[in-house]
Amino acid sequence: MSQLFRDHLEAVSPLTDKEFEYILSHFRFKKLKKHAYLVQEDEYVKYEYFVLKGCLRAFVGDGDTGKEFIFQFGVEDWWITDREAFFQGSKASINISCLEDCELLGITLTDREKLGEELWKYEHFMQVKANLGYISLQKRLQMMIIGNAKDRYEQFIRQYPHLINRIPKTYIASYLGVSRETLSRLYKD
Amino acid sequence: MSQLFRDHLEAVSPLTDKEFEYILSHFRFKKLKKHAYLVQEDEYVKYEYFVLKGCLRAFVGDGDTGKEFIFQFGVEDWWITDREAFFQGSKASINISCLEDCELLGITLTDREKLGEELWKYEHFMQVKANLGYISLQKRLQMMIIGNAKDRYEQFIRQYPHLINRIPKTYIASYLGVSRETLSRLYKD
DNA sequence: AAAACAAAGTGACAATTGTCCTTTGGACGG
DNA sequence: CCGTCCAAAGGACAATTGTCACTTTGTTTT
Repeated sequence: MSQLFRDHLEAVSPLTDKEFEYILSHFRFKKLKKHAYLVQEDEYVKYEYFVLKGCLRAFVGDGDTGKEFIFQFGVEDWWITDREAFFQGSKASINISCLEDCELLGITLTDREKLGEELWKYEHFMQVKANLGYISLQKRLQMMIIGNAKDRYEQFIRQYPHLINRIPKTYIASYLGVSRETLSRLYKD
Repeated sequence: MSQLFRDHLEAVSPLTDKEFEYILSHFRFKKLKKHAYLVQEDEYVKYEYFVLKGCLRAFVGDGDTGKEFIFQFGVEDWWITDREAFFQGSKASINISCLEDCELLGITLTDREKLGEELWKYEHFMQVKANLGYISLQKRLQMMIIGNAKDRYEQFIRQYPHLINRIPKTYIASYLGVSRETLSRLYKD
């Protein structure tokens, strides 16, 4: 079950069995049902999570207009949390909820830092992952600004073909920053 | 002159004189005149740069429409490069050019990795910086999607008051993802 | 199987922003 | 000191997308 996690870590640097067991011992397993919240606005964020199974959405709700914007989906093999709140020990400004039943591995900031100090490979892993994350966010930003609604949707299909029929269109629209109606009109032809 | 750089590194972890000298010895000093290119599309990106002095813009030009979008400005105390090309050893997909005469410190990927292996503090520094970068990109993305042109401009003023009169409005418009004309209309009242 | 609910498609209209074009004013070089 | 260049402002109109209201389809519950 944690093989997925091990493969994920080893994509950056190979680990001995002992190292992997040691890393894993700092994580806590968590199960959540569909519609449950993993992170709620205004509450502290104690963990950063690796998704073993299921699908989640991280979103902000704009209080004034009632609009919602989805930052990120999390499916198997992805990390998810409110990074800002997690690192700064502040209250969450976003929500994360489950679109399906989920299984996660969570680590606290203290353990994360401890692991990084004890095991160079883990510090390195976090460095590499953060940089890859930055690169993909930058690509997304570029698409949001340069592309129109159609370009964005087409790119989404290309990038995440397996999510199209797994995630309700309403949420995909929100992720792409367009209204549900506009998205709906894009693929009628 | 390199005090700025030392302070920047020490904001994450304090360094001994020896450590700092060692880190600095891996960087190459570079001077560029206004309008010069630091990175050009389709060329390899050998360095990641820390800005000691001056101001740069990182942008993509959309070949078809002739539109330009500015990802990032770089001023004193900021890092700048085409991250994707730098890490993957691939050709740049963006351009970086100088809006003013500039002074930079550059490091190659090989030296960056070497430093990270030899000095845990440097690996840690990179990890922390990458995560902070991710957080600020995410905030920018949120603003781009939820906010209208006016919100975005007002947030820019709040966040970078010192850049408003340093950078031509055309470029600020491009950074905010609006046309120069629209931006122009926002602050007539 | 029927009722209740959530998701998706559609039409009409409004609002925001982009595009094109002209004008003004300041900076810089010969 | 004049001419050239470029940044910026603004008007007119078009295009894209959002909003609201309603219909249709599909899914879950009892």
